[in-house]
Amino acid sequence: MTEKATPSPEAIKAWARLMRVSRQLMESAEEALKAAGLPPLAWYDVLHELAEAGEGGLRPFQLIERTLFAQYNISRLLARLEADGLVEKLPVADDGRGQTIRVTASGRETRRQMWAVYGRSIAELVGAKLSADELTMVSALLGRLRLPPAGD
Amino acid sequence: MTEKATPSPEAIKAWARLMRVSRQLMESAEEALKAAGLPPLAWYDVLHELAEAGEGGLRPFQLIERTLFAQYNISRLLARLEADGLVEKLPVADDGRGQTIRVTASGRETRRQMWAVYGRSIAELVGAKLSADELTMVSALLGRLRLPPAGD
DNA sequence: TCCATATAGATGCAAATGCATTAACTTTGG
DNA sequence: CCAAAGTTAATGCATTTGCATCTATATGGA
Repeated sequence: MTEKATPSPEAIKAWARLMRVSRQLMESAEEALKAAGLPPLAWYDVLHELAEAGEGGLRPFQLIERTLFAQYNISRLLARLEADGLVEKLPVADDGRGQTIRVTASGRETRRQMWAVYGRSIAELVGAKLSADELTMVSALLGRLRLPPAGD
Repeated sequence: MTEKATPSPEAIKAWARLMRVSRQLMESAEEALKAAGLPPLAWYDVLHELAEAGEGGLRPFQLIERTLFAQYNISRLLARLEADGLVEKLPVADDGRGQTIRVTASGRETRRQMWAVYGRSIAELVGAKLSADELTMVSALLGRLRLPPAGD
């Protein structure tokens, strides 16, 4: 009953801003990486998760949970990363279907190089535009827009 | 000199939230459209701009400015829209290169149907989560992150 | 134990995207 | 008036995405 079919003007505006700004910023960061001859952002996301996971690595399905990429997307992304020597696939003992993905030294190095560029983009695109308090407020507000884990 | 190479933790968090939430919400809205048997969001953006432009229509390059799509992207999207009878391409009198794109009655109807679903998504995904004041605050903060028109 | 069902990950094929280039004009400057 | 440069839009080709399906293994009952 509290469901509204038509959004308020404030909601429409916030939505439009969110979509437009996030796209602009993403493209801007992507551009900076490309200009530096580095791989796209998607690679960073995966390398980042794997780096955080450490020696134990992660199963592909865990990467899917963490990154929100589609299953086939991860599957192929990992194939590319492996072909580039940035990750390695290890068989997993107690589950013959699966594999464990671990970042290689080369993968860590690539991530480091990407962060030098990506981090600068973040600093310039958001860090330089809003105060720490404002950034915290943005995070808090956006946090309330997150979707519940799964509507299944 | 005021350039920071490394972003603050607040900036990183805000960035991460922005990217993740915008992607989630976008996908959610996209999903709702697909479930209703309607075309993707990109089509809505174009139909919306054209509907606002009225009888005069818009030139493709104007659509590019307004929607931020790449040139080749618009070119092909318009081809698809035309094939579906949602827009029509008219030669433009004073410039033999160009064309004017005008939305058809069918295009307006499709946009209307899409808005029924899309608007509901916006209402549920953001309108129901934050107050009007909070939404206004989000818009204002995000507004400060917009990129200057063109760094060319 | 054996079968039905579920889960992990890969893949064939169609559609969409990105990139570079091209074709068809317009505009500008001499 | 003409040549050079700029603009508008389309397109060939490679890469990526999306969808559905498929293979292989695991699990949970009868």
